[in-house]
Amino acid sequence: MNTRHALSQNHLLATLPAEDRERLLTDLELVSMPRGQIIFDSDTQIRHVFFPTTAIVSLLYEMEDGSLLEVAMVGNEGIVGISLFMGGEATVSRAIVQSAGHGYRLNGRSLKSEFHRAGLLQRLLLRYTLTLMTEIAQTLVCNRCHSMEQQLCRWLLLRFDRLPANSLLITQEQIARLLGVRRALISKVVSNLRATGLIKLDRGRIAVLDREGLEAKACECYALIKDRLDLLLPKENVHKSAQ
Amino acid sequence: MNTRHALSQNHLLATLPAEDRERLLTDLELVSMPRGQIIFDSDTQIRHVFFPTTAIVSLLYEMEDGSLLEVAMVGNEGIVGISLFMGGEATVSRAIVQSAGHGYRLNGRSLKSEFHRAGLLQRLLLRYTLTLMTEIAQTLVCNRCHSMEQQLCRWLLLRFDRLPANSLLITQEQIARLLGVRRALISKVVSNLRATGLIKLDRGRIAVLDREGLEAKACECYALIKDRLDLLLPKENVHKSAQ
DNA sequence: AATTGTCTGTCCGAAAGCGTACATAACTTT
DNA sequence: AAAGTTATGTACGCTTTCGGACAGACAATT
Repeated sequence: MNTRHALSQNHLLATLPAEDRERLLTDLELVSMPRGQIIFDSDTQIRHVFFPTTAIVSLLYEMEDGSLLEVAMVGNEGIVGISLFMGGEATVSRAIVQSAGHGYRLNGRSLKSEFHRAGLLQRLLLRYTLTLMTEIAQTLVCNRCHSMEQQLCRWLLLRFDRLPANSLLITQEQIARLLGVRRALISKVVSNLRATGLIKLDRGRIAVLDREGLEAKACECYALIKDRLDLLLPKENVHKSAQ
Repeated sequence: MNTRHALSQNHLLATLPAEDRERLLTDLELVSMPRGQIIFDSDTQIRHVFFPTTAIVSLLYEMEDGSLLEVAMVGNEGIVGISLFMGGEATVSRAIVQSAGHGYRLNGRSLKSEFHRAGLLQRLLLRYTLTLMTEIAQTLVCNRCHSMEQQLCRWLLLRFDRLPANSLLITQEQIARLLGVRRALISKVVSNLRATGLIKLDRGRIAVLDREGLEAKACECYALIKDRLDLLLPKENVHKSAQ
């Protein structure tokens, strides 16, 4: 029962009709996802997929100098490991837990078999993949056209959207690494945001004070991505399946 | 017969086993794709997909100021209109023919019905989509880390890979617009490349003189994307189905 | 031959971000 | 309490790119 309730914390699982979820139930394991956990590495076979509930996972690309840049994040709106059903034997990207929490783990065989039933889960997974792609593409053009302040606001908002709390445990150094810029730049931008009263800083913790202010400073990319994510789920189903 | 031969110019169609291709044959129309043709616009229902043979199509995102930035290109290695089978009612992106040529048009219903047979075409399309996503993500991090010269070399090489000829009809102004930078910057970079003897310029036409030189100047992103595209196709099948 | 439009090369000051470095503050360990 | 570690703020000169502008070269038209 408890399990049943928690399943719905992941939007994809929540949207499944009861019968579909029933089939997966025995194979879905609630697991803790500690910060830094490597969900999958590049060029390795993926054995499980993860449906985060409270955890946030970064999808990262490695550069020639070894640094890891974030291309997208996955929280309770999605699934980690799409290449499993998209037919990539292995991925270029890595997935690492950025914000500790929980999620449901499902072995690859079960996912594939459910995927090939061609039911609602398949439709959901394909639509999610398309949404993820849109998010990456939007981030691409955002990088080109918008200031670091705008980009950071977008990034923060996307994080907070996926977090139960309104404070984020991360250092400026880590943000800089994920975004592929220098820490000094993040420090400057983040200090500005604090000075304007939009956020609060506290040694490795960032909290929102004025969400609307943040949205106003962010570029339109945030709204575009968010709209896309909201469109992903057929609204009627979310509640129906939540109980 | 002629048709049969031309079908194989698109790698996805070429890879299909004869029986699958047979089913689609009557619905596949060879069409001319003139430069500037809008394959699909944003927020509109997609009615057809296109398998380019000699044409190159840009996938574009519109910015708030109305400019259109390229997030990826599709040539004979792919298909234009993935959101049709990925379940997006409409896309954020637009698709416009950048390099005139030909391609095969397939109506959405046929594609969907073949997709839902869950045969090789479905596998191919899903893998292609994953590859496209990888290409976008790689471009994202490339934008962040690499110089304009490296990026332009990558871009040129990706274009030439998809072209039958080794010369490209495009002005520096148009390149700048696609990449989201000023024309003056493209002019500078491109002049350098010409001075080094890597390319030849001629008022709206760019030709490669030294491909290896270009590859050497490009960042590793080019090789990564290219490897990914090559991996897409099961090699054995390409020849088998070409005749 | 003259005119007009397009494509290209270049220049300027301004802005954003890099690379590096250093200092302070806070927390942790001893 | 002292020492070490981590997180942060900030400063300096440098490079890349922006934004805007201008002029020359070529092409098409008349």
